[in-house]
Amino acid sequence: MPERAKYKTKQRDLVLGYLETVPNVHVTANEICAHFKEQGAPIGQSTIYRQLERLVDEGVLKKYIIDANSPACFEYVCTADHHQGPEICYHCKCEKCGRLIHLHCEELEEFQKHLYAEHHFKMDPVRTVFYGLCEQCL
Amino acid sequence: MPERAKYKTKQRDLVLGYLETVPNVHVTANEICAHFKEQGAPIGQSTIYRQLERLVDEGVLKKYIIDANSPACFEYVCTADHHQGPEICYHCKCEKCGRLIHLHCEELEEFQKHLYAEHHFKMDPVRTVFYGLCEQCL
DNA sequence: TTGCGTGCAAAGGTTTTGCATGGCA
DNA sequence: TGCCATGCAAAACCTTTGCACGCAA
Repeated sequence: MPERAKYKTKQRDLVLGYLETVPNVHVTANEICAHFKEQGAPIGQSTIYRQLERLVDEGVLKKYIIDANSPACFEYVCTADHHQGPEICYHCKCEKCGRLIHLHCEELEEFQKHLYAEHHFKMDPVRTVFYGLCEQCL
Repeated sequence: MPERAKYKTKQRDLVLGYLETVPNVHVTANEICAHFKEQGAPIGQSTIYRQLERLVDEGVLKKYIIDANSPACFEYVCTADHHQGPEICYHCKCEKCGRLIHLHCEELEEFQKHLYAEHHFKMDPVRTVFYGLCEQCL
Protein backbone atom coordinates (compact mmCIF):
# COMPACT_ATOMS: atom_id res chain seq x y z
CA MET A 1 0.00 0.00 0.00
CA PRO A 2 1.22 3.50 -0.74
CA GLU A 3 2.41 4.93 2.54
CA ARG A 4 1.52 8.57 2.64
CA ALA A 5 4.27 10.92 3.63
CA LYS A 6 3.73 12.33 7.10
CA TYR A 7 4.93 15.78 7.93
CA LYS A 8 6.17 16.89 11.30
CA THR A 9 4.40 20.13 12.05
CA LYS A 10 4.44 22.59 14.88
CA GLN A 11 0.86 21.78 15.79
CA ARG A 12 1.56 18.07 15.96
CA ASP A 13 4.45 18.64 18.33
CA LEU A 14 2.36 20.93 20.47
CA VAL A 15 -0.52 18.49 20.82
CA LEU A 16 1.74 15.54 21.53
CA GLY A 17 3.94 17.60 23.84
CA TYR A 18 0.95 18.67 25.86
CA LEU A 19 -0.34 15.13 26.25
CA GLU A 20 3.10 13.92 27.31
CA THR A 21 3.03 16.35 30.20
CA VAL A 22 -0.21 14.86 31.49
CA PRO A 23 0.22 11.08 31.34
CA ASN A 24 -2.47 8.93 32.90
CA VAL A 25 -4.97 11.70 32.47
CA HIS A 26 -7.82 11.55 30.03
CA VAL A 27 -8.31 14.68 27.99
CA THR A 28 -10.97 15.55 25.48
CA ALA A 29 -10.39 17.20 22.12
CA ASN A 30 -12.25 20.21 23.40
CA GLU A 31 -10.01 20.50 26.45
CA ILE A 32 -6.94 20.42 24.26
CA CYS A 33 -8.47 23.17 22.15
CA ALA A 34 -9.14 25.23 25.25
CA HIS A 35 -5.65 24.66 26.60
CA PHE A 36 -3.95 26.18 23.59
CA LYS A 37 -6.47 28.96 23.39
CA GLU A 38 -5.61 29.87 26.97
CA GLN A 39 -1.93 29.80 26.10
CA GLY A 40 -2.61 32.44 23.50
CA ALA A 41 -1.59 30.07 20.71
CA PRO A 42 -4.83 28.51 19.53
CA ILE A 43 -4.87 25.51 17.24
CA GLY A 44 -7.77 24.86 14.90
CA GLN A 45 -10.10 22.23 16.21
CA SER A 46 -10.07 20.26 12.97
CA THR A 47 -6.31 20.12 13.19
CA ILE A 48 -6.57 18.79 16.71
CA TYR A 49 -9.07 16.14 15.69
CA ARG A 50 -6.95 15.13 12.73
CA GLN A 51 -3.76 14.90 14.75
CA LEU A 52 -5.47 12.98 17.51
CA GLU A 53 -6.72 10.47 14.98
CA ARG A 54 -3.24 10.08 13.55
CA LEU A 55 -1.63 9.69 16.96
CA VAL A 56 -4.16 7.04 17.90
CA ASP A 57 -3.49 5.16 14.67
CA GLU A 58 0.21 5.31 15.43
CA GLY A 59 -0.39 3.90 18.90
CA VAL A 60 0.98 6.97 20.61
CA LEU A 61 -2.34 7.84 22.17
CA LYS A 62 -5.23 5.85 23.50
CA LYS A 63 -8.77 6.81 22.75
CA TYR A 64 -11.46 6.06 25.30
CA ILE A 65 -15.13 5.97 24.66
CA ILE A 66 -16.86 6.21 27.97
CA ASP A 67 -20.38 6.97 26.92
CA ALA A 68 -22.21 7.38 23.65
CA ASN A 69 -22.93 11.01 24.22
CA SER A 70 -19.81 12.12 25.97
CA PRO A 71 -16.82 13.32 24.06
CA ALA A 72 -14.04 10.81 23.48
CA CYS A 73 -11.05 10.95 25.82
CA PHE A 74 -7.42 10.73 24.79
CA GLU A 75 -4.43 9.73 26.81
CA TYR A 76 -0.73 9.47 26.20
CA VAL A 77 0.56 5.91 26.24
CA CYS A 78 3.91 5.63 27.92
CA THR A 79 5.91 3.11 25.91
CA ALA A 80 9.03 3.72 27.92
CA ASP A 81 9.06 0.50 29.92
CA HIS A 82 11.54 -1.25 27.67
CA HIS A 83 13.58 -2.02 30.74
CA GLN A 84 11.24 -4.63 32.11
CA GLY A 85 10.98 -6.80 29.08
CA PRO A 86 8.10 -7.64 26.84
CA GLU A 87 5.49 -7.59 29.57
CA ILE A 88 2.34 -6.16 28.19
CA CYS A 89 0.35 -3.60 30.05
CA TYR A 90 -3.41 -3.84 29.73
CA HIS A 91 -5.88 -1.16 30.60
CA CYS A 92 -9.09 -1.14 32.56
CA LYS A 93 -11.16 1.97 32.66
CA CYS A 94 -13.73 2.61 35.36
CA GLU A 95 -16.92 3.93 33.81
CA LYS A 96 -17.91 5.66 37.00
CA CYS A 97 -14.84 7.47 38.34
CA GLY A 98 -12.82 7.46 35.14
CA ARG A 99 -9.87 5.86 36.90
CA LEU A 100 -7.46 4.04 34.64
CA ILE A 101 -6.03 0.77 35.91
CA HIS A 102 -2.92 -0.78 34.49
CA LEU A 103 -2.87 -4.52 34.50
CA HIS A 104 -0.31 -7.24 34.07
CA CYS A 105 -2.26 -10.44 33.74
CA GLU A 106 -1.23 -13.86 32.61
CA GLU A 107 -4.79 -15.08 32.21
CA LEU A 108 -5.43 -12.29 29.78
CA GLU A 109 -2.47 -13.34 27.74
CA GLU A 110 -3.86 -16.85 27.74
CA PHE A 111 -7.22 -15.59 26.62
CA GLN A 112 -5.56 -13.61 23.90
CA LYS A 113 -4.01 -16.80 22.59
CA HIS A 114 -7.38 -18.50 22.74
CA LEU A 115 -8.96 -15.66 20.79
CA TYR A 116 -6.34 -16.11 18.12
CA ALA A 117 -6.38 -19.89 18.03
CA GLU A 118 -10.12 -20.48 18.21
CA HIS A 119 -11.71 -17.31 16.94
CA HIS A 120 -8.97 -16.21 14.53
CA PHE A 121 -8.89 -12.72 15.93
CA LYS A 122 -5.59 -11.09 16.80
CA MET A 123 -6.32 -8.76 19.65
CA ASP A 124 -4.34 -5.58 19.96
CA PRO A 125 -3.63 -5.01 23.67
CA VAL A 126 -2.50 -1.47 23.09
CA ARG A 127 -5.75 -0.45 21.55
CA THR A 128 -8.13 -2.54 23.63
CA VAL A 129 -9.54 -1.18 26.84
CA PHE A 130 -11.68 -3.03 29.33
CA TYR A 131 -14.54 -0.96 30.58
CA GLY A 132 -16.30 -1.63 33.82
CA LEU A 133 -16.29 -0.75 37.49
CA CYS A 134 -13.28 -0.50 39.74
CA GLU A 135 -13.00 -1.75 43.29
CA GLN A 136 -13.86 1.58 44.87
CA CYS A 137 -16.95 2.18 42.77
CA LEU A 138 -18.42 -1.27 43.18
CA MET B 1 -38.30 6.56 45.54
CA PRO B 2 -41.58 7.29 43.82
CA GLU B 3 -41.87 4.79 40.99
CA ARG B 4 -43.34 6.50 37.99
CA ALA B 5 -46.31 4.80 36.44
CA LYS B 6 -45.41 3.17 33.14
CA TYR B 7 -47.97 2.98 30.39
CA LYS B 8 -48.20 0.21 27.87
CA THR B 9 -48.55 1.88 24.50
CA LYS B 10 -48.94 0.69 20.96
CA GLN B 11 -45.54 2.11 20.01
CA ARG B 12 -43.79 0.35 22.85
CA ASP B 13 -45.26 -2.99 21.81
CA LEU B 14 -44.29 -2.37 18.21
CA VAL B 15 -40.67 -1.54 19.01
CA LEU B 16 -40.26 -4.43 21.41
CA GLY B 17 -42.14 -6.77 19.09
CA TYR B 18 -39.83 -5.92 16.23
CA LEU B 19 -36.69 -6.48 18.26
CA GLU B 20 -38.01 -9.81 19.48
CA THR B 21 -38.23 -10.98 15.90
CA VAL B 22 -34.55 -10.27 15.33
CA PRO B 23 -32.71 -11.63 18.35
CA ASN B 24 -28.92 -11.67 18.29
CA VAL B 25 -28.95 -8.90 15.75
CA HIS B 26 -27.68 -5.41 16.33
CA VAL B 27 -30.10 -2.74 15.32
CA THR B 28 -29.69 1.00 15.46
CA ALA B 29 -32.37 3.47 16.39
CA ASN B 30 -32.32 4.71 12.84
CA GLU B 31 -32.90 1.25 11.44
CA ILE B 32 -35.90 0.80 13.68
CA CYS B 33 -37.23 4.12 12.46
CA ALA B 34 -36.75 3.05 8.87
CA HIS B 35 -38.37 -0.31 9.47
CA PHE B 36 -41.66 1.18 10.61
CA LYS B 37 -41.56 3.83 7.94
CA GLU B 38 -41.30 1.08 5.35
CA GLN B 39 -44.23 -0.69 6.94
CA GLY B 40 -46.28 2.42 6.37
CA ALA B 41 -46.73 2.91 10.10
CA PRO B 42 -43.97 5.32 11.08
CA ILE B 43 -43.08 5.97 14.70
CA GLY B 44 -41.56 9.26 15.79
CA GLN B 45 -37.84 8.99 16.29
CA SER B 46 -37.95 10.59 19.71
CA THR B 47 -40.46 7.97 20.76
CA ILE B 48 -38.13 5.28 19.54
CA TYR B 49 -35.18 6.74 21.41
CA ARG B 50 -37.25 7.12 24.56
CA GLN B 51 -38.61 3.61 24.43
CA LEU B 52 -35.18 2.17 23.70
CA GLU B 53 -33.82 3.94 26.75
CA ARG B 54 -36.62 2.58 28.89
CA LEU B 55 -36.20 -0.94 27.58
CA VAL B 56 -32.48 -0.82 28.27
CA ASP B 57 -33.14 0.40 31.82
CA GLU B 58 -35.56 -2.46 32.28
CA GLY B 59 -32.97 -4.93 31.08
CA VAL B 60 -35.07 -6.02 28.13
CA LEU B 61 -32.57 -4.68 25.64
CA LYS B 62 -28.83 -4.34 25.60
CA LYS B 63 -27.16 -1.27 24.26
CA TYR B 64 -23.78 -1.55 22.62
CA ILE B 65 -21.43 1.33 22.02
CA ILE B 66 -18.93 0.22 19.45
CA ASP B 67 -17.29 3.37 18.33
CA ALA B 68 -17.45 7.03 19.21
CA ASN B 69 -19.02 8.06 15.97
CA SER B 70 -21.16 5.12 15.15
CA PRO B 71 -24.73 4.98 16.30
CA ALA B 72 -25.48 2.85 19.33
CA CYS B 73 -26.71 -0.67 18.68
CA PHE B 74 -29.56 -2.35 20.47
CA GLU B 75 -30.27 -6.01 20.85
CA TYR B 76 -33.08 -7.99 22.37
CA VAL B 77 -32.01 -10.01 25.36
CA CYS B 78 -33.73 -13.34 25.41
CA THR B 79 -34.73 -13.88 29.00
CA ALA B 80 -36.51 -17.14 28.25
CA ASP B 81 -33.69 -19.30 29.58
CA HIS B 82 -33.87 -18.28 33.20
CA HIS B 83 -31.68 -21.21 34.12
CA GLN B 84 -28.50 -19.80 32.67
CA GLY B 85 -29.31 -16.16 32.17
CA PRO B 86 -29.03 -14.24 28.95
CA GLU B 87 -26.11 -15.12 26.76
CA ILE B 88 -23.76 -12.21 26.51
CA CYS B 89 -22.43 -11.00 23.21
CA TYR B 90 -18.88 -9.74 23.07
CA HIS B 91 -17.45 -7.62 20.32
CA CYS B 92 -14.28 -7.64 18.31
CA LYS B 93 -13.57 -4.78 15.99
CA CYS B 94 -11.08 -5.07 13.18
CA GLU B 95 -8.87 -2.01 13.10
CA LYS B 96 -8.15 -2.46 9.44
CA CYS B 97 -11.45 -3.21 7.71
CA GLY B 98 -13.75 -1.98 10.46
CA ARG B 99 -15.61 -5.27 10.53
CA LEU B 100 -17.51 -6.03 13.72
CA ILE B 101 -17.39 -9.58 14.98
CA HIS B 102 -19.87 -10.93 17.49
CA LEU B 103 -18.54 -13.45 19.90
CA HIS B 104 -19.99 -15.91 22.33
CA CYS B 105 -17.06 -17.22 24.27
CA GLU B 106 -16.87 -19.25 27.44
CA GLU B 107 -13.18 -18.52 27.99
CA LEU B 108 -13.95 -14.86 27.98
CA GLU B 109 -16.57 -15.35 30.64
CA GLU B 110 -14.00 -17.24 32.67
CA PHE B 111 -11.52 -14.44 32.25
CA GLN B 112 -14.16 -11.98 33.30
CA LYS B 113 -14.58 -13.91 36.54
CA HIS B 114 -10.83 -13.91 37.03
CA LEU B 115 -10.70 -10.18 36.50
CA TYR B 116 -13.30 -9.76 39.19
CA ALA B 117 -11.88 -12.27 41.65
CA GLU B 118 -8.20 -11.40 41.35
CA HIS B 119 -8.11 -7.85 40.10
CA HIS B 120 -11.35 -6.58 41.63
CA PHE B 121 -12.52 -5.13 38.37
CA LYS B 122 -16.01 -5.80 37.14
CA MET B 123 -15.82 -5.75 33.39
CA ASP B 124 -18.77 -4.47 31.44
CA PRO B 125 -19.13 -6.57 28.28
CA VAL B 126 -21.55 -4.10 26.81
CA ARG B 127 -19.00 -1.33 26.68
CA THR B 128 -15.88 -3.33 26.12
CA VAL B 129 -14.73 -3.91 22.58
CA PHE B 130 -11.69 -5.93 21.60
CA TYR B 131 -9.66 -4.21 18.94
CA GLY B 132 -7.35 -6.07 16.66
CA LEU B 133 -7.18 -7.77 13.31
CA CYS B 134 -9.73 -10.13 11.84
CA GLU B 135 -9.04 -13.34 9.95
CA GLN B 136 -9.26 -11.74 6.53
CA CYS B 137 -6.95 -8.86 7.33
CA LEU B 138 -4.25 -10.93 8.99
C1' DT C 1 -59.56 12.96 34.83
C1' DT C 2 -54.69 12.51 35.54
C1' DG C 3 -50.41 12.51 33.85
C1' DC C 4 -47.49 9.71 30.97
C1' DG C 5 -46.52 8.97 26.00
C1' DT C 6 -46.24 10.74 21.36
C1' DG C 7 -44.57 13.34 17.52
C1' DC C 8 -42.90 17.22 15.31
C1' DA C 9 -39.44 20.48 15.01
C1' DA C 10 -35.58 22.44 16.83
C1' DA C 11 -31.64 22.41 19.62
C1' DG C 12 -27.55 20.26 21.46
C1' DG C 13 -22.90 18.76 21.13
C1' DT C 14 -19.23 16.16 18.92
C1' DT C 15 -16.85 15.14 14.96
C1' DT C 16 -16.06 15.49 9.97
C1' DT C 17 -15.49 17.83 5.57
C1' DG C 18 -14.67 21.45 1.70
C1' DC C 19 -11.64 24.56 0.27
C1' DA C 20 -8.31 28.12 0.04
C1' DT C 21 -4.07 29.11 2.25
C1' DG C 22 0.23 28.02 4.64
C1' DG C 23 4.30 25.33 5.60
C1' DC C 24 7.35 21.12 5.61
C1' DA C 25 10.71 18.53 2.99
C1' DT D 1 8.30 22.87 -6.05
C1' DG D 2 5.04 19.22 -4.66
C1' DC D 3 2.34 17.67 -1.24
C1' DC D 4 0.59 17.52 3.06
C1' DA D 5 -1.25 20.16 6.98
C1' DT D 6 -3.84 23.97 8.69
C1' DG D 7 -7.86 26.65 9.83
C1' DC D 8 -12.16 28.55 9.17
C1' DA D 9 -16.83 27.79 8.42
C1' DA D 10 -20.29 24.82 7.43
C1' DA D 11 -22.06 20.39 7.26
C1' DA D 12 -23.04 15.87 9.02
C1' DC D 13 -24.36 13.10 12.51
C1' DC D 14 -26.66 11.01 16.47
C1' DT D 15 -29.32 12.10 20.25
C1' DT D 16 -31.97 14.96 23.38
C1' DT D 17 -35.44 18.39 24.50
C1' DG D 18 -39.66 21.67 24.40
C1' DC D 19 -44.22 21.75 23.80
C1' DA D 20 -48.85 20.87 22.42
C1' DC D 21 -51.73 17.13 21.75
C1' DG D 22 -53.23 12.25 22.30
C1' DC D 23 -54.14 8.31 24.83
C1' DA D 24 -53.77 4.70 28.65
C1' DA D 25 -55.47 3.65 33.14
